Amino acid sequence: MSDALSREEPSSPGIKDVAALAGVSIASVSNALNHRERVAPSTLERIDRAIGMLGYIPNGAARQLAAGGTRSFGLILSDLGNSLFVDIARGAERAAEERGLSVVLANSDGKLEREDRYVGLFAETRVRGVLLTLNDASHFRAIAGRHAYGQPIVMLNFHDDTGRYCTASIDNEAGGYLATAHLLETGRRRIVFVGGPDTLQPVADRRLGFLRALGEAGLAPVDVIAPAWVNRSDGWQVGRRLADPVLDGEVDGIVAASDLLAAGIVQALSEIRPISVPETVSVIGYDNNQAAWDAPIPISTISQPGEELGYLGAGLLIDEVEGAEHQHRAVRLAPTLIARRSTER
Amino acid sequence: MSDALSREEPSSPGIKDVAALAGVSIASVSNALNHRERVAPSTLERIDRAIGMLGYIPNGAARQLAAGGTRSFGLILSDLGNSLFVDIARGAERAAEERGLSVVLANSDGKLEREDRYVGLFAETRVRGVLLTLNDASHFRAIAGRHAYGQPIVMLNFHDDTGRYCTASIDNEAGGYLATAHLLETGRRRIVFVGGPDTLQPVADRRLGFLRALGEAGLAPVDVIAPAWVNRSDGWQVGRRLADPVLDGEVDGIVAASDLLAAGIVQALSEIRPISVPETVSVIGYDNNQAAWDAPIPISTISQPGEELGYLGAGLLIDEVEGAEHQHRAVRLAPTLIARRSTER
DNA sequence: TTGTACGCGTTATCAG
DNA sequence: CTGATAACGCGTACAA
Repeated sequence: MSDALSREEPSSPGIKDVAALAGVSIASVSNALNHRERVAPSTLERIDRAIGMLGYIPNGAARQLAAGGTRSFGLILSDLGNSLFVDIARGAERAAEERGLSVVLANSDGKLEREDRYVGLFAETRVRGVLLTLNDASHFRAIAGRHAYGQPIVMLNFHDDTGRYCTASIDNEAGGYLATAHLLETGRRRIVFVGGPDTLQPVADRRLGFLRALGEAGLAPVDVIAPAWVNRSDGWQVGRRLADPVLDGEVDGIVAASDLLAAGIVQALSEIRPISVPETVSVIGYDNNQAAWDAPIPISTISQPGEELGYLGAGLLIDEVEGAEHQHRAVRLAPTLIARRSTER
Repeated sequence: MSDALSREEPSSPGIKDVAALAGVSIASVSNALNHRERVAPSTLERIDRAIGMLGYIPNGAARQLAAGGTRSFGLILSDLGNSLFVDIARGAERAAEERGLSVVLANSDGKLEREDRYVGLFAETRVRGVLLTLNDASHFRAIAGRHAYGQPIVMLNFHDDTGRYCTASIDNEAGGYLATAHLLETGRRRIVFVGGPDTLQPVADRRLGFLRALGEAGLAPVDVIAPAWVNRSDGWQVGRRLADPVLDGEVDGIVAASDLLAAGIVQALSEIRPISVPETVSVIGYDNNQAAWDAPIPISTISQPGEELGYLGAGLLIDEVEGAEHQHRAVRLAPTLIARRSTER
């Protein structure tokens, strides 16, 4: 075989291949791609045909390098299994689409190492900015310390008003207050709080709201329990532990920091002893997960405006990227109460 | 201020800025970045310091352009709310990490337009390949028709053995069979199938398995119901409709194509009439979602090895990208039965 | 070990 | 409307 004929094109065709096949200059091909109006219809047609024949796909890297920027931003989620984050993604995507941007997702699984890694990866990608969902104060400090200024980041689901970053979060203190106030309104007085490790900022804040509501009512918490985590199994263990106090009348209301926790508690309570929710004890969760409405006894909960959070966070980020004079803001969204069976009286 | 001193660097610093500050050539900086062993320790230190001072971040696009390739692949998920897909992502990420690759995620929401768009986006990004989760046969045809060869794609959660693509899926026919056989083993004989639109390949396959199991037992299905979709509310409506036949003894077993469907059915059945599951009727779902184990009456179900699917699919993709001689394969994974309360006897 | 120069695939500018 | 050409920021032979 002759050299010219045998030389296959193993790598994808480039713009010059298209230009050659169409018998035009590469500039015209580029124009046909990005400014169709600048090129004559007949030429356009030849170019389009050539593109089709070759299966030409523009090289994004080269394009980005020449154009000098991306039209997308990154979103790092901490828990794909939690519907809150899925809602956040939905909201962010909506905000992006409205401005002709795209969102690139990454899953940190709540691990600092991965949060870090993806922030770096996105920085190299030169995305316009990154949206980082965070729920651990120590992670925030680590990221903030390591993070070079210049790359806009807005923290989601985390509140910080020291002005170093924009943050958008849902007011967990208010949520904790809301939940507790609901129990108080339905006549409960001997209330305990159940919620995971304090390094989880959302949980710590919910507890604060819990304490404030009790304080305003002139009451003291019966107990504050901090299980290892906020899952169903943790709730189940706490439920076992609470069975006696409930039967003895020492506890008549439980504020849980998550629906899974609440579901576990309710399950344990009704399995182990003939304790009936809500007759003998009210239980309220947090998140408005499927776990809450799907439970045998539908569980009252606090609903978080996740999609709005994502939408708003993306807006903040875009403002930071585009606005010349940008002031970091810490936005807080208000959660709402959803009363269900588990707190009826 | 002198010109040299006053000139701020509004855009991010480049490799040459680092070189200048460190007093070395750009080649050394590049080496310090990519081949640390090729550069003298003392120089290395100066360079590292300069990088730190400037907050230098390599430009991924330029890097990729020069190096001629990415070290990542794309994964397009069709439903972030479904734990199966989250598991798939986890598996794919594990496979990627083992090979030093990263995974970029995108969310198609099951919409053809978005599946299409992200396939294109990933192609421009020059990812090594893309993993596409699909559950609609018509989407498969559309994508396959439009898709230019060259860009490796493996379809996940979809089976096609025409050899055009690698596909990795979970054997839904076997799952349907498994579920039905379980009901038969527990003595049920008058069984109906409930499952969404037939364009959903997984659902259609589960029904096939259902029919095969019945056929082998010499039985005919009492009914095959196809609600509009596979959600809880669809199940609830079907449940209302099935209440009479169940009470009349015409139906003693229900195979549902999803856990949500099953949960809705059970809920409707127990709300409307004093029908007890599993005493009067057995119900089995599919997916092993939270909806199944979290239900008032824990629902038996078919569990799908999602993480394994993602891991395996990524392996297939990598094999296709790297292997010189690659044969497209259609791999099928086996689901397993999880018996719970709703089918006890 | 370090510096120089070229190439990667596109876009944008500016003459024709 | 079209064509040549200079960036874009970095990797890497190759020479020093």
